[in-house]
Amino acid sequence: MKVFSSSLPPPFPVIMGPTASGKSFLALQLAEKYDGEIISADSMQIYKGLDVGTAKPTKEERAKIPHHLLDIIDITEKYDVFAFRDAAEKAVKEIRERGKLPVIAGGTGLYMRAIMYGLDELPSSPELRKSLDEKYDNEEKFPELVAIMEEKAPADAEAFRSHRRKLIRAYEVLLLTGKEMTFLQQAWKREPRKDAQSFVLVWENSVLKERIALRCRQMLESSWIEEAESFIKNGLLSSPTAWQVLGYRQIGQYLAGMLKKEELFEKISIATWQYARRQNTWFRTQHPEAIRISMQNKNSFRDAERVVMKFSAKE
RNA sequence: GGUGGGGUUGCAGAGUGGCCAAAUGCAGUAGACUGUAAAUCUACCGUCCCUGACUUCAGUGGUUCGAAUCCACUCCCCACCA
Repeated sequence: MKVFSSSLPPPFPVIMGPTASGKSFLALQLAEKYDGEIISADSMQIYKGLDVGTAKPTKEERAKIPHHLLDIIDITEKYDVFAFRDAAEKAVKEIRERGKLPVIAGGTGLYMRAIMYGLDELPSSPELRKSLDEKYDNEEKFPELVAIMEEKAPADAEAFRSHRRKLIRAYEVLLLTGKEMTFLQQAWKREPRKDAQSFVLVWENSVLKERIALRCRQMLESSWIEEAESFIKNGLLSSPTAWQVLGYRQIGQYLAGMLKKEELFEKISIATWQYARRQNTWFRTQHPEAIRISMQNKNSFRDAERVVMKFSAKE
């Protein structure tokens, strides 16, 4: 059966879902069966060496199926959505040129939206931004920026007054374009791309919570603590962007004797759960284009695979 | 058995006569999100017929116009002494 017009390439699947929802597993199954390659859309798995803590696909899995955008930068480097978008689009193009099926899987909402809806080009100036960060990215001076913005860009000031980073970026954009961020945002695109179909893996809260707890336990019992110790020694917690990874900070507290092992487990499970909920909110509200696949247990993966293939690439 | 300190809304923990449905933190729930996003931020968070009403601060009974706050007894917890 032919579902798609021959002039268009079949849509490739984009799998999203909260942590521990089984995205990677599903992506792997799909890639194996349909001659695909996987593109990871994960803001932390891009870092070299953060393996256990980010539940990165194993060496074996990666040997079986090519994975892209894993281990591409060092924790000392900065990364952002635009860099991701460019890298991901390039990977999609190359995989297609090889005649293979791109399968995107990941949990970083913003990155997912960048793929499905694109990003709107806004000017940026690393030098300007750097100086603005140095000046205003602290408790004491930030109020001055708020005052400036209230004067020059009241709508932005209102929208971002409690988001330091966002207000600084808004100021950067204001200086570069003379326009308010909130004004520019009105013109941003809202249509999802046509050459991909996105899916969200949806688990019932209680079940997902259990999966998360189980996985946190396993991660802590394997070599996560050692991994964290060595990365913390190498400055992970004061790195430009990688410091934001979940869990490593808590392990640092444990290593410093501030937490008992069980408390560490509790803290990490809770933080991971909170993260999963934010992800679910994102996918629910930011991705109306996505097909929601309800998951009950391990058997659901078979059904999920069927759903994905029905709506995306043809067999 | 004796002495002292306690029992507060899921947890921790303020509050010692009215401004208390009760600070604050945590957890929980909903939401926001375009160059740091596994981050950051917002709202709600006793019950209800929800711009007001009702039931709460171990229990019972008092004092008082009025109590989580004062008194008495009861039950429980902790510390120390025996």
